[in-house]
Amino acid sequence: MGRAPCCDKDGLKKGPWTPEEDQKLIDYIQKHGHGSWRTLPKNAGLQRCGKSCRLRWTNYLRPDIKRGRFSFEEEEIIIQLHSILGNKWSAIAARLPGRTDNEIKNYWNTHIRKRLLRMGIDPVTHSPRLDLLDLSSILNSPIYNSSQAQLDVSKLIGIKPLVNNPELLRLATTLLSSQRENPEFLLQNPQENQLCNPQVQNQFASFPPNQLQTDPVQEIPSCTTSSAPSVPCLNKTQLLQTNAEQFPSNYTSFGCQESQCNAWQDNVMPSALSENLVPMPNYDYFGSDNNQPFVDPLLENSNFHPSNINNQNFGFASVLSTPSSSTTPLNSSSTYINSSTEDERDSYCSNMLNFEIPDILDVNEFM
DNA sequence: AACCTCGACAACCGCAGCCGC
DNA sequence: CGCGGCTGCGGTTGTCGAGGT
Repeated sequence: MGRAPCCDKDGLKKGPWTPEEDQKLIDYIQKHGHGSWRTLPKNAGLQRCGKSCRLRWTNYLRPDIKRGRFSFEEEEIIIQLHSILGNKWSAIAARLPGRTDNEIKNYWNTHIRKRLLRMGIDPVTHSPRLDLLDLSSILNSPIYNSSQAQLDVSKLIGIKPLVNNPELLRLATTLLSSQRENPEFLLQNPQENQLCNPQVQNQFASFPPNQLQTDPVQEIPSCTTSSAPSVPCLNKTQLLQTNAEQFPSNYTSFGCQESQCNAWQDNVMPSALSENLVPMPNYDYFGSDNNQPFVDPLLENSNFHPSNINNQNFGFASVLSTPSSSTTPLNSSSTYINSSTEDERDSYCSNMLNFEIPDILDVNEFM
């Protein structure tokens, strides 16, 4: 298959485009359409190869391109689609009107990928990086050995497909950090140390091994905040109240019922542990002027929709331990609202990974 | 002020696949 | 069916500006 000669011809300019070149390209395409990219530069009077013109147009000059920072909604969609599609940037871009594959790819590599890595999540597989965890610590932990433990951690081993389950990472990270920070933590109230997240339990129980080597779509457990409406835990007011009571501000729960949360909070939650935990704000930033809700027609009627995030209680916390999280005081709860710092996105991302694939999103079309 | 480092993003490179001849 | 042209796509590199020393 012969390769098309491109910019290697003498006299063809490379590098950044000048405003004059941009204008020439725009004028020509507006008048004639791009037609054959190969002949376009000559007809438009540009000393560029067709390929360069095409890239410049599709990635930068196209009038429908949306520029500027990615919104939370867009970021969420990117992460979710990437977990399904992998590096199919063009397919992902097709779900994000106004964004180009190049832009998404760049954003992924410079922002999201790093953030996921920081969170201990493999950006390729979207799985918790268990290699970063000291599994022996988990296996030797009291909660693992306890007869009270309802979590069969041994299933962690060899459960690759559970990988898409951020709860696993949360659990493992929490176990590890809590054990390190406060070895007595899990021993203090063994009767109350049961993991109260039915999702976690159900996931461990409901994934027979033969289901764990299936296609990517099936690998994604139906573990979703939207499917767990009964996990109110704490709202902002409660969090503030908690702070007022000198309770750990950065605390979380395992998605338990409120009464359980409180019991856990009252009896189990160690202050040391809280220092490494990320508070999950109840994000209502979609009311922000800067974040017009994006509605993908394909997703509009599905659970897989950014607006559903409003209905998802993000008090259902992520307990991902991040180095930067410990310095964020929760006292100023408004800090989280309509804000978009990297740290907050760290927390947010952990929930983004917690999703279900709507039926209406026919991922097979990308496969 | 000069230099260095790093992040963000635009642009390029090269491969793969489609399509017409 | 094979070949060559063309386009799309994903990975990589280059450039530039901001911030730090």
